[in-house]
Amino acid sequence: MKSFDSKGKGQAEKSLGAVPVSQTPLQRLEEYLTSRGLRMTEQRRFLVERVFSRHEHFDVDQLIDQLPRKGEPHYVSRPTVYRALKEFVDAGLLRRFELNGRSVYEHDYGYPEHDHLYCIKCRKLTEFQSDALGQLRDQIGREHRFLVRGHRLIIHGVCRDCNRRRSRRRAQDLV
Amino acid sequence: MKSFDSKGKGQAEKSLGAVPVSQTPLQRLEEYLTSRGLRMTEQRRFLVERVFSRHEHFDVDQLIDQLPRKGEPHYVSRPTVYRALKEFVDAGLLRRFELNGRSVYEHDYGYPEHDHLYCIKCRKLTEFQSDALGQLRDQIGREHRFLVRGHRLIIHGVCRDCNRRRSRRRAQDLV
DNA sequence: TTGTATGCAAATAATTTGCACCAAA
DNA sequence: TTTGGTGCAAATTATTTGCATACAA
Repeated sequence: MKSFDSKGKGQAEKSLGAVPVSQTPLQRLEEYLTSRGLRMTEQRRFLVERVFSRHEHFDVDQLIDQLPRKGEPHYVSRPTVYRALKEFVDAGLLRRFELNGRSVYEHDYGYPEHDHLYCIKCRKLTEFQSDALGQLRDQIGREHRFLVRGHRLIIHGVCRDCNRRRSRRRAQDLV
Repeated sequence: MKSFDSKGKGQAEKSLGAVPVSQTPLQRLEEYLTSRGLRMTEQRRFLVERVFSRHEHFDVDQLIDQLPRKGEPHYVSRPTVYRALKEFVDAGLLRRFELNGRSVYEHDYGYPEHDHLYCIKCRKLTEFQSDALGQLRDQIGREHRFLVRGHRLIIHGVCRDCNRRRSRRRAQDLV
């Protein structure tokens, strides 16, 4: 259906700098595969490269739209894309989360922990980083004797742009 | 498939007291329906009552499992259940979120805002409440000129019980 | 050579929709 | 009486799986 709706705009309003890492995503994948007796195939290589060529959130359909079609040179079938994404998540390359009932992926490897603002008007996802949040999270974990492995926070509301547009429209209505 | 896996255990480890409200969920639904020219039907009445008879997170399958089967007195069809849940969310009675790719519902009306700890071992959801979190959230919103409407935080990790079980097992392994 | 990976087609799973009939207001 | 609601069956959407073949190690 394609309802994720990236609207073509860059998803990350403010780019959080990439964290320096010793291996490229491809190398990391190779290590992961080797350690499990799995194989580095042309498809997996091609997909990691594509997935990490742009820093953006994406869902399966958005990714496949950017890939070669059936018949073209580097075509990768839909099931293989699903299988690969699952592996990339296992390998620590990607993170997955659900938004409006569909799976969305984002870079994990080489990228700092962060959370999201989700605009209910334009559906844009904006990243933000908050150390205080991490501390609060750990604190909450301790209080509950809960071994924290990670978290996922999405703040939803109306983004700056939509707000501005909205106010302007309201002002106009009064004219 | 039924993979939400409530394991029958009470989902809310610590019950957060209900917030006093002037109307019952049923009354609130009636108001909502009336204001939109919609109708209070036997099915909707029956469903609100059932949904609010226990304070627990649930998914559609879990709910339907508790409802009368086809042929029995108050049978409600699956599509109607889906339609009703959507309305209940619109009416502010329920909140919906996604966990492991399936929709989970919880009481909203008459219940304080809270977040969840999700155990990756036993899949138990535990509620917690943190004022500091709400403040931090609002602060982050202000910094981004983002009009906050709400948020959803899930901290995942290993819960106290699983931790204990795990340590015990490890200790035993050493014997 | 020995499995693992892929593509295809088909199967699942969750949810939605079209439609004829039913029933609140 | 009018228009919204329901159940049924079928359609959609997202994702997964069985299997024969292809290919990395």
